[in-house]
Amino acid sequence: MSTGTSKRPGPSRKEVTHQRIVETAARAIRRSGYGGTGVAEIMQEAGLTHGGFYAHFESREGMLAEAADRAGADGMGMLARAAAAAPPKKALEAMLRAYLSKEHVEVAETGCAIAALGSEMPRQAPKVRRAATRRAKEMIDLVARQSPDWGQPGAHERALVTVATALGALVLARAVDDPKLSDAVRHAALNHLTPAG
Amino acid sequence: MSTGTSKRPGPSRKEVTHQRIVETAARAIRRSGYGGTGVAEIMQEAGLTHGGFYAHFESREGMLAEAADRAGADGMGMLARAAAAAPPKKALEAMLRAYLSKEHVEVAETGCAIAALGSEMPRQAPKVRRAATRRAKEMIDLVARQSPDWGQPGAHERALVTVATALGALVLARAVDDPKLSDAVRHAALNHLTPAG
DNA sequence: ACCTGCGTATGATGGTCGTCATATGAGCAC
DNA sequence: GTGCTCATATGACGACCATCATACGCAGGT
Repeated sequence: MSTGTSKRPGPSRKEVTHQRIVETAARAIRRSGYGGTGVAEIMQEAGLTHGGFYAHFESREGMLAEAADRAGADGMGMLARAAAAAPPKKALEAMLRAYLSKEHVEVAETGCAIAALGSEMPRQAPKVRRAATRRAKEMIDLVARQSPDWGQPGAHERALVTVATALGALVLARAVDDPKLSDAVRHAALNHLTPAG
Repeated sequence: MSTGTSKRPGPSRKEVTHQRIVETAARAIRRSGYGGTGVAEIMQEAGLTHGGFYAHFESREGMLAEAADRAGADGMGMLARAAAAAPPKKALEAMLRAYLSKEHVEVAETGCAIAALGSEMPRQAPKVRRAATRRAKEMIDLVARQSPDWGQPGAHERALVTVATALGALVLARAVDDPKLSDAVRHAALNHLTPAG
């Protein structure tokens, strides 16, 4: 019963484990950074031992690339969910409120990959940067599509600015060691980016 | 003749070396990140060997805190210099043009510490975060003072948004592996933040 | 010229990390 | 049930790192 019985091969055991490792790694890199995430730590967190790692990935870098892609998809999913749960007119505002929520500032593990890893990106392997760039473009397009002036000239530019402002506010709010300043940054960006709500 | 002769004790040899190490480290962390910067690498880059390190710092973390403070001061200095070189009316614009210049995107080593280290900040030791937070506040205040609406209500909030937007644009422009997108982010933020230059 | 202190170099230690060779053990075909 | 296959575990190797004990050598005073 468990896996498909008759025809469909279904995901092999190895593929299931592989995805579990990638998912674990996608959270680990957002928590500890690329450089701060070790092979053994990920494997243990996925309920395995470090030895079998190279049966799943050609190298640590290869795993980081898959993890970065997965982390980017996670962040996108969070925004898309927030947008889908709001009336179309309020989709952009809902995304921004989710992105700049106190919760997102406090727990990076399941949030935006660019905010959690942005300043480490320039040093990463080409594979890693390529995956992250693709996800960043998806995120910008998502914001552009939900903007009220979609299709009008300059709309894409405005989406870039919106993303930059939200990203910068999140990075700054997380970086700073002063809860008052952190909240001030969050609220200032939110008030600026949402019309009057 | 070389060092002060008569009264003034002048900086001792150790203090000179100490400052050289800190300056080297301030550039190293912006190039390689907190985690990617080793004790031996810094000492060698400063023309020394790794052994004498603990005659200057109580620990690697202590050095990182001093380096973070110095890196923050560097970024501030760059903005202050840009502002001072422009007529008062154009000071804010000059700072933003320097901050969002192609050069600043390409070489992080001597630029803004929060952009270079932002996503690694939440994991750093309290000393390090405290130094970075203090410098961040200085930077925000610098922007606020050069804004045209200084003193009016909401000016500080607007400065927060300006800083967040510039910071986010810089982080995003650096993170992305596509020069076209990098330039687009830079220019979009610049056009948005400068009235009509 | 010799002695004295302090700043720096040499070298070692314990720990962690990425990587890989090989052993173990579970699931399936017959 | 017996044997085969593949996923995972065990264990080891070399490299690198932070930290520290100790040896060296260059300054200035006499």
